[in-house]
Amino acid sequence: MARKKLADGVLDRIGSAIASERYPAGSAIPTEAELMESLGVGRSSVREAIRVLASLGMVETAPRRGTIVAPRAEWNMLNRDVMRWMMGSELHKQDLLGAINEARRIFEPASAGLAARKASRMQIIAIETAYAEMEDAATRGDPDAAIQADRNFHLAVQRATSNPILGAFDAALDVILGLLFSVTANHMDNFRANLGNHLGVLEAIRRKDPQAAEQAMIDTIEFTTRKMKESRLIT
Amino acid sequence: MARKKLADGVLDRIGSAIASERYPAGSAIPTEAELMESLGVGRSSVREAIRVLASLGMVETAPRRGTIVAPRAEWNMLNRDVMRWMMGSELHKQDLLGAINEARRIFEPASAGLAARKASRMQIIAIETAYAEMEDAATRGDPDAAIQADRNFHLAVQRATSNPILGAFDAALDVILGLLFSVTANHMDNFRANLGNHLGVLEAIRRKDPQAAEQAMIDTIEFTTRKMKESRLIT
DNA sequence: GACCGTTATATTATCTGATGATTAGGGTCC
DNA sequence: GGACCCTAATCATCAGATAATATAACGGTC
Repeated sequence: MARKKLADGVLDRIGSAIASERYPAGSAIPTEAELMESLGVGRSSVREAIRVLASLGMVETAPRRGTIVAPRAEWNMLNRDVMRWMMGSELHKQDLLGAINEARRIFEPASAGLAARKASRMQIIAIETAYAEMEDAATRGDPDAAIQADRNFHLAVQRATSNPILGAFDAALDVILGLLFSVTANHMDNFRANLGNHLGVLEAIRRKDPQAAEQAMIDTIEFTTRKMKESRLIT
Repeated sequence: MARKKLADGVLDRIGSAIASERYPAGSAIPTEAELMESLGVGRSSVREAIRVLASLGMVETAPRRGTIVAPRAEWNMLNRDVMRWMMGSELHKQDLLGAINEARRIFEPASAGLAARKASRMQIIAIETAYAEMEDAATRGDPDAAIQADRNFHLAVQRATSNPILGAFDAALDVILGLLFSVTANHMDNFRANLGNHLGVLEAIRRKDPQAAEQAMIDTIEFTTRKMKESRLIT
């Protein structure tokens, strides 16, 4: 499970150190030479990792000045790694989770509405398949399969909009679903209780009823949000 | 104006080549050695560029197999560079512009509503300032200042939600505003004609009226969309 | 002739050393 | 005291060598 490439490991170490504010915005992270030393890797690995951090908006580099941590507002927050680092840090975890929920509450109902209007035959089948997987996971009581199927369901709805911009929320979806199931105590019960809402989304899309699809998705997401509040994941 | 770092230039060349489907999804781009040769740079520059492309989801690398172009669905479409490359290629420009408009139509009215509910005194001032800049640019007839001020206005509204996730659309905003003004013929007229809608957003936020803010933002964006359709930027 | 393990090979991954470019900071001269 | 120059720290880039890995070619067994 450890990443194959060395530079990815370095990226992870530095990225999470920055996200946890061990190096606060405006300050410089250690020099290439120091990182090589402390991480026990060659210069190329360090440089490639820092280069990626720069492309994620987390640092800026310049000769003599060093590698400076950029203000949080410039970070590419929708990137999977960035999000994971922030979630791991506990520092702004609640805030970020709240923000994700707020954003989902905006985007996903609208996506469901669009899907009801525009989904192709194939795209509807993909949603049906994902829903069937959810039911299956619920029957078998398999939490991992449940997470995966839930994710696939929301992804399939989003794909049915044929809008690549809306696809940018994949990473956020993963985070939410992963956290909901990993922390909520009686997760399978919650999962089963939310099946009906998901089915509502599917059926509304199937009969091309945007309003109903939108409402069903609102119910789906608000259920999740409520459960997260109950388990104090968010306020 | 040219980028300072060599690797950024390399990144640009390869990135736009991929976006224009000179290397279609699933195929391999030239090897490191070939790219060094054809671009006249050292291996480290090529490797850093490819490393960034990988972090943007545009390619996957493996020894012996080479560097393979990933399917479009995995690209980080909200990244400024990725979006610029796609816009430059003309291949899917219309589709992407349409998708951006659709996405804006979803999230910006919602942002305006949230802003009306949550904006702080400072955040409202930022919106007011941006609006004043817009009026100023309209009076002076300065297109560049108009683009900048328009962008600042939408950015200020988005910031007033205090939701970092919604901030991920900065890049998309830039693209839309840049294109609208660079291509529309009588741009300053359009800009002036849309001032009233912007003012409506500002006033609704100032008096903390989410519904009105949402509606005013809908009007603002639909005006823009209409103008883009008239100039055949989108269908 | 089909299947399976072995070997060859192309390509990326990583390390190391050397040189260039940029800029912060201090020192000098008027 | 201010303009200018010099030095040094740090990233940027190149070059060469070796390791790791995955595909492809090969050959043997049944």
